[in-house]
Amino acid sequence: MRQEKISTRQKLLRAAEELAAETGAGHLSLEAVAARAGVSKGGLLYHFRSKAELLEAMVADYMERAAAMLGEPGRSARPDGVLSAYLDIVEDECRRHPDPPAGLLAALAEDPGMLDPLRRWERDFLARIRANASDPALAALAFLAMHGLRNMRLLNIDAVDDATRAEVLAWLRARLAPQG
Amino acid sequence: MRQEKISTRQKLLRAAEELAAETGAGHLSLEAVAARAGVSKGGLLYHFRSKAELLEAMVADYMERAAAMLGEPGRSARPDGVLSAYLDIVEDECRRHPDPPAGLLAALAEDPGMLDPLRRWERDFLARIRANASDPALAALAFLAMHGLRNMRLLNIDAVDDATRAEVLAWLRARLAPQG
DNA sequence: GTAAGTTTACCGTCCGGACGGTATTGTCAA
DNA sequence: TTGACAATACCGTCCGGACGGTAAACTTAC
Repeated sequence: MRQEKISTRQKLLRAAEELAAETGAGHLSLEAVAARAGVSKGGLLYHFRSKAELLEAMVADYMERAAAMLGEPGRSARPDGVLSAYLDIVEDECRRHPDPPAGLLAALAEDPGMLDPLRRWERDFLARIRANASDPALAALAFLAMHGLRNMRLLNIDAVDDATRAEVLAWLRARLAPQG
Repeated sequence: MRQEKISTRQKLLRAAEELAAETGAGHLSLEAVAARAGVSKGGLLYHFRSKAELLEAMVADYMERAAAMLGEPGRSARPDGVLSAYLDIVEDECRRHPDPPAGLLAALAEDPGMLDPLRRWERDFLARIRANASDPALAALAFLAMHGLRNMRLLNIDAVDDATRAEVLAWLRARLAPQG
């Protein structure tokens, strides 16, 4: 039944993500992922025909979640709207998921080329932000700072605490077009 | 002879760095590193008693190079001096080494805990920057943006081109204390 | 001659993936 | 409606290669 199928796939993706975070991105094994998801290795390989396919799915999953968060608002039309939405999303992400997006790391460890879709996406996204920005230089700066925050998560560095993060975000928001 | 010993060690570290970039951080094998450095695997294991030790050395090497670049200037005393030096360093790094610091990735893939020294260092460094800054919020923002640039290198994302990077750096420098 | 540096040979383990099976569900002609 | 025949979802085993690490012998340099 279609419902079940999706659920198993999702369980595998989640299990892989968790294991990557726990055992180190480079030690992700199919057996371990299958075991944690409560499936046999054969079962895993039914859903993902190879390890590469699993990792690609993890990257795609990550991008879909990001795109979904960005999709909703009608804000994007207003000046600085895209950037402002991005600030909200990253803030939310930092608060709700303090643990690193280990799927990206696992994919990167396996094959750097696997992040190509993400690279293209980031490139286009910065273009969108700048096209819609009141101050392009400030927009690029903010984009980079958000990547800095995400880098903190990726490498699990805790240099920037909650208060400092809030300070930075407030500083940026104060300089965007009003109601952007 | 002492000279030789250091040189072999260095060759191994360089070989490891290159291979990590080429074959993917998760596929770094001792045999391959040894071969590229022109040594046998046993030879490698004489200098680094285990793979973990090699990777730790790569992280340490990375940090030493970074610290060395930051060490020189008497600038650090002036307001915004530390931050200003940091901007110069990251700019220089982006220009001279466009390829990712794959050693960090390899260490991260093997064991996330291996980056702990780096984490401590970043934490202290941000504190130093802010203690010496004319505007702490701006300082944190700049710190994050620099990490954003380094993140672009780490993940090999080319979203921010040379011109945009220069624009951002100019924007920041214009807002620091004069002659910082 | 001895210690640092390096080699060669080897071991054990882990892991990706192939493969052959099973059970449940769906489809459809007679 | 029912029996034949798939298709879907999953299981368990096995193999071969890759890889980390050990051990012992060899080679300089002093």
